[in-house]
Amino acid sequence: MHEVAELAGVSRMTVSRALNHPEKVKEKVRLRVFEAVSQLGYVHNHLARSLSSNRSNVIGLVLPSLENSIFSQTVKAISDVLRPAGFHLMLAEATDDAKVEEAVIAAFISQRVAGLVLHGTQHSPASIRMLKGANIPVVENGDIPTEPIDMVASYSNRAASRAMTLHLARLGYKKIAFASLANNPRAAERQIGFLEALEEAGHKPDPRRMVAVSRGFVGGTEAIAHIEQSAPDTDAVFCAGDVIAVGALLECNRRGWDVPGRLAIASYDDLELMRHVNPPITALRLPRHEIGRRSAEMLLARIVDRELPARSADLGFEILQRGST
Amino acid sequence: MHEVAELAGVSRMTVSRALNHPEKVKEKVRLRVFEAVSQLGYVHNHLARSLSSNRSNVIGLVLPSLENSIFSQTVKAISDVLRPAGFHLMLAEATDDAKVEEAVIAAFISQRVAGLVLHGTQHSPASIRMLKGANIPVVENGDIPTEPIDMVASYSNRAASRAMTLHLARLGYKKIAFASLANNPRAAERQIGFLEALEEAGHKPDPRRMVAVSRGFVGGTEAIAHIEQSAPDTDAVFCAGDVIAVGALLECNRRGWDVPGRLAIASYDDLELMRHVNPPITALRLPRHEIGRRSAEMLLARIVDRELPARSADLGFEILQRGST
DNA sequence: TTGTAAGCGTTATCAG
DNA sequence: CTGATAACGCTTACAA
Repeated sequence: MHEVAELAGVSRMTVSRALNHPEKVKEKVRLRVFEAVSQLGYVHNHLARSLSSNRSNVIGLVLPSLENSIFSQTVKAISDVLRPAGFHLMLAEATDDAKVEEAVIAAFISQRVAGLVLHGTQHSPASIRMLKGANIPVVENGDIPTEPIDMVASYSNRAASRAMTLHLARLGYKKIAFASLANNPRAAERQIGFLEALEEAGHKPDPRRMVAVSRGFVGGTEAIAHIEQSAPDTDAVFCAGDVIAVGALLECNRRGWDVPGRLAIASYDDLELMRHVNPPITALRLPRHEIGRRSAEMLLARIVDRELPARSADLGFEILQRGST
Repeated sequence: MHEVAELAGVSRMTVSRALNHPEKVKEKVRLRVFEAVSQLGYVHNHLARSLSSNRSNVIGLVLPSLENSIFSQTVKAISDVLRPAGFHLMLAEATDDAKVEEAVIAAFISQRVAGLVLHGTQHSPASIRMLKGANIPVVENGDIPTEPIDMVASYSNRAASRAMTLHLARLGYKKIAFASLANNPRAAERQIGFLEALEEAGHKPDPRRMVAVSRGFVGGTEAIAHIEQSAPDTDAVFCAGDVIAVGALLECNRRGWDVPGRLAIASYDDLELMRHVNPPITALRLPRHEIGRRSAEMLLARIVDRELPARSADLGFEILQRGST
């Protein structure tokens, strides 16, 4: 910056101003500065800027998993809101483990991120203490927590799961099974919603119809195998996560089970795939994109505009009834 | 840090040393410092550290698209190598547009990233100038460029495409079509490989059998429609990207076309899905995970160990012959 | 509108 | 092994 200032014949302060608040510098001077900048190939040091001004332009995002394509929509939406505002994204994986999340949050606070998006909604006391102590805006994403740390942009896993189960009940299915991923706080909420709906519909819950399966298509294969073995009279299965529903459908095709005649299948997320298999799979349209957009907007409102936006946004969901039920 | 130093009864310098090089501080003092740190809930400021030491612990990653699940494997692998080394990941999208990439690179250099991973291999002269000027290690990823900026960890799109096409020719297919995504430098390389292979196999290229399609499953539908209209005697189609092959297979199923009897289908990437549809789809196993791992390792070797690692790694690929061909 | 001085929180360097 | 001092490159606050 020193050299730029010399070449432009101004002080470093004027260079700084020309870069950050161009309107506060006379046009002639501004142009001279820009000229010098490009001539020297000068690159502004945002590190020094952040340190000095105590404002950073980096947002941290903590995801449960980097491999799950479900999150790519959210990441994309966050990035799309952040970029035009001049903000950048740091990404980390917490694997739904509170200890890992703690380390990641500490690292992000060390980097002085301007705000944080957490997909997880279960945090260790130490994480919460750090977050509150850091005094930065935080948005939680993966579910609607009972005690938000700060802001929330999500839908309710429980409500979504309950709604889909009731939908199946209303369609006349009497023996509904539930397949979900193990060791996942969101899956646990979905199970609660499922059980609530069963009760509401007057169905008796049956542990034989509850199964935890692996991630990926194979999870669907496992679900069907379990149903055949433990509860062959099941007439519908709600696959509450990932691509399990597709795996289940493909397995039914393989076995020659008619869908939905022999077994109806409903999915949680509405991945593009759900519309393309045969029959297309009934699914929940979740606001994955909207969650990202709103999260980023909420953070920017606090950081840039110093507003106090609504602390919580329940972005809802929608049931897409298709041929599989 | 000041307060920590006071509470521990040492200078700030000693606190700094206890944090960064614990072995250089007497155990007794070190423990006192750590005690003070946790008592005060002190969080080290990495910004100031980076500024002062002129070393950052952030790596920038530039992807062509954040929505494409293909990249999640690479991101995951990079993150897994970086985390234990104490490095963090910044993510940005360049949409295969050199101008956007330029802005993203400038932003990352502004943030003083310690190294950069670029999935794209076509860069504007300005980008290249910035990158060389910044004097940081760079790994290119998406293809094997003819003029690497610095290091490369990839496979060759052209070679992979050529190999798969030759594979189809060897299987006896005579009228092979090629479906790919438009406006994508990697797709262009794949097309070259395809044409090379045709020539090598003694087939005459036929423009009626070349089609650019949309992203997603619908691309496959488009490919089949194009084949039926323009070149119905086609006996195999190589779907060179995304999930096009699955879309094509589903469309064939819908039309009652036998696969591979009426039309053989080969895919580029081997997504999990390829193994689960019926028939399973012949595909290229690309080293998506390995690319991420090697990229991160190459960067760390340069940044942390100050080694000069091999400048280029061709990570190869593999043909997975399955029922669809 | 521009410049001066002080300081952001850390580490490199050198002395003790 | 520890401490004093001067940076790192920028911005805030104030003065001109």
